[in-house]
Amino acid sequence: MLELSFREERKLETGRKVHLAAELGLDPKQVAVWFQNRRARHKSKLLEEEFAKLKQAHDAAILHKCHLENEVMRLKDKLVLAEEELTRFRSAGNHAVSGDGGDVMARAVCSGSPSSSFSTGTCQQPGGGGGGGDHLGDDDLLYVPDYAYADSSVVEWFSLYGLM
DNA sequence: TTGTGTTTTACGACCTC
DNA sequence: GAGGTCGTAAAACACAA
Repeated sequence: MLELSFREERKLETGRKVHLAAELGLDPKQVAVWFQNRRARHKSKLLEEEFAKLKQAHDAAILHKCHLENEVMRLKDKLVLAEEELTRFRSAGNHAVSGDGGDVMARAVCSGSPSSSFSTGTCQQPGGGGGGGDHLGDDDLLYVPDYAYADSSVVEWFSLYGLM
């Protein structure tokens, strides 16, 4: 009876308390205490359920974080490789400038940031008028050799930075 | 049988309406 | 003042060793 009454209404007004006590042959005070304890159990159960939900969400968030960290690692590795390739191509380009210019031709000239090993800056045609004078330093020129176009990853990289 | 953990009952202190 | 929550003690109960 107490359970049924509790399911109907969690709070216990005087009339219902007295009625229940009479029906059960209990002291009204006992009925009141029973309701107090029943409410406490109910609240505790709700808290447990909420905790379980939060824990599930937390676990999912941790898993997602791990995936993101793996992705960051993978992209960092990719960046290192790209920078190595850039260094290689720059080196090849410089040799071409100082050499006979045979199978290597200038494709683009990009302004680069001193603090960065590559640039997303604007491109200009080699030797194209002005401003910078006619001296072409290491950080000013980027020569893309023909063979670079055969490597899809290089093409991808250069496209990414608007160099092709 | 006994030690231990869990549940239930009851109470006091304090708060709100 | 009645009735609420919160924290806690004690009794009752369940159960493995």
